[in-house]
Formats: sequence, C-alpha cells, structure tokens
Amino acid sequence: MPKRADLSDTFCPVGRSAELLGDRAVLLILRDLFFGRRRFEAIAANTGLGPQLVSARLKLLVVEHVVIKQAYRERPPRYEYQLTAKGKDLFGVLYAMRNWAEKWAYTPGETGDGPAMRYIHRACGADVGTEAVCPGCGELLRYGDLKGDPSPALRAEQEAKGA
Amino acid sequence: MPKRADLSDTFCPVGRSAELLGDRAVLLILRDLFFGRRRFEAIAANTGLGPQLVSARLKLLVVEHVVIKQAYRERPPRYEYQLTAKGKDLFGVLYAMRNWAEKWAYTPGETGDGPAMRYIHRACGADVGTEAVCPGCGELLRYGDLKGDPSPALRAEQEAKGA
DNA sequence: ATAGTGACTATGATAATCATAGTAGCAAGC
DNA sequence: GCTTGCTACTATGATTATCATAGTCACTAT
Repeated sequence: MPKRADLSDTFCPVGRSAELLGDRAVLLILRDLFFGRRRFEAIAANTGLGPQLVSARLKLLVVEHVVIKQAYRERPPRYEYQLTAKGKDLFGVLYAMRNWAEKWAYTPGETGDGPAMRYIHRACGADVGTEAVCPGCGELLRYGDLKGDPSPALRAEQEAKGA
Repeated sequence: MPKRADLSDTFCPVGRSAELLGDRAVLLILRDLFFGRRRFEAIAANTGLGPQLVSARLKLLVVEHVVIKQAYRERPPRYEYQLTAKGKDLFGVLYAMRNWAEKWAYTPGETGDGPAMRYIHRACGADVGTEAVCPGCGELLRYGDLKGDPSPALRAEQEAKGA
C-alpha cells in the first residue's frame, strides 16, 4: 500500500483515535496488556501476530506514550511493556468493544449461558453488563441520546471537505 | 500482505470486535454514519478515503449486518447507507474513542477552551464529560476497577496458546 | 560443550491501499 | 439531441504493509 493517510491533524476526536486504534495488531496487543501480559513472547503467542508486527507496534505504542518499555533484568537484558496512564485510559475503548461483541458477535449458546467474559465492579459488586450509562443521571446511553456540539475548528474542517 | 489473520473464531470478545473495528476505514465510515452522513460521496469526501475503499468497506459492513443499503430513489438508482440496530450499538465504542482522544490526543488549547466535541445527554441535560461510570453504583470506571471472569471456553483457548 | 530462553531482526511472497482515471444511468439546459 | 452534471461506483498500476519462516544475539543452565 502507499503510505496510509494521516489522521493526526484532524479535529475530530474519533479520527485521532482511529489513527492509533484502527489497527488490528494495536488492538490485540492492548488487549493483552490489559490482561496483564507484559512480555514480548507472551504477547506474540497469545495474539498470534508475527514478531516483527509485535515489535513494530510496541515501538509505536512507546512513541505514542501509551506504553513504556522497562528492563526487568539486566543480565541478560530482558524487557517488559506496561501501560502508561494514557494507555490505561484506553480501557474504556476496549471495554466498549467487549460490550458490543458480547451482544452481537456470538451465536446463541456459543459461550454457554453467560458472557464470554463476565465483569464485576470491585467497589460495589455489580455485574456491569454490556451497556453504558450517563454519568449525570445513570440512564442507559445509546445512539441518539446525546446532542453533539462540535467546536468551531471541527465544524470548519468538515465544511471545508464539502461533505 | 498475505491474507490477514482471521479473528472471528476467537472466544475473546475484544478479538471479535477487532476483526471489524481494527481498521481505519471502517472506523471513519462508522463515524460519518453516526454523524448522519448516508451517501457514498459524502462519506468519501469527509473521510478522505478513496472510492474503492469506501465501496469495499460499506459492502463489508452490509455483510456484517452493521449497515443496510437502501435505495432512496429508483430512477436513476441512488442509494444510501444506514446503521442497523447492531450498528447503532457501536455507538459506545466510538463514544469511548472520542472520550479518550479528548483527554489525550490534543495539545493544550488546541480546541479552544472546551472539548473538540461537547456532548449533552438530552434526557437530563448533563454534559457527559469523558469518563465512563459503573451502571451499578455510578462511580467512575477505570482499568483495574473490574474483576474479569472468563468463560471456560475462553480460558481454555488462552491456555492452549501457552501465553 | 550443547541446548535452551527471551527478544528480537532479515528475507521474500503476497495482498491491501492510494491516487488517478474512467464507466454507467439518468436529468436538465441550450 | 448534444453536452454538461450528478451520483455511485469500477479499473489500473505503483507502492507498501503483512505474514510465514528462518536466523541472530546475549546470555543461563545442564
């Protein structure tokens, strides 16, 4: 392919996220990091990705300050990868992906009688289910429930594209 | 590239989502659909993607029942694309991507004094901000706050990979 | 001395992407 | 009735990313 289009200068927040997250390998590596896998070989094995892809994406994630590479032993040198605060904040995205897949990506009965992965909120003990709620009132949040107001810069950018 | 690895048979819900969402073009097209753009040319113009990529991804989204293609005029035949219920449920993912980007993907002051896109919950009037909350207790939901319990099938799959 | 481990890098075939140009069906204007 | 324009695409060729497989390097363990 030719160099893929750069989205890092768009004013649209989804576009900026897509620059990093619109990539299967990145998503799978992040998933493994959230699951607690920190070592190169463990990530490569579990994701099924080849070592150069894992290597390239981890480098990218380090450059983006989503992950830090740290030596856990000096001799011989061995490294592990950890999520930064910026990386840990991607939890919401992976969590939303999980929620969608639990609802739509399995045939009935495929996972037994429960979800493929059940999540309990440690603080209150509630099963978080698969839906998002409004931080203001606690009601379910769905497409159409929010009123969007783009910043002037974003509005201007979209109009310039004539779409 | 060789044929990209198939993730649709993994038991991990994030993996299944990544099969569809780990693609820049899919993400950008979905964003435009959520913004109300339905016509081919409008999507191509706003995303900046070439027409064959838009064509290929819309076909994929139709096959996946995320989008439906409908004629809005018979003569000459003209079509538009709309999100299905399955597609509308992806709102949570795009919303989470937006939340992350608002927090991390802009330099200070780049969007003026507010977010690039402000969202208000129509039902209660609250600004939803950029954080997710627990549906059970309403507290902020972050990495580490949830206890995950994989289904037996998912656990077995991961152990088989030796990671 | 040989085998093993962990973290990669090198190589070559294949396939996806981009930019640009072109097609098809039809309507409206001159 | 001929050209221009609109919408929704398809075709072509150059470029580059990805995969599978093999190999490297710096050690440690037996």
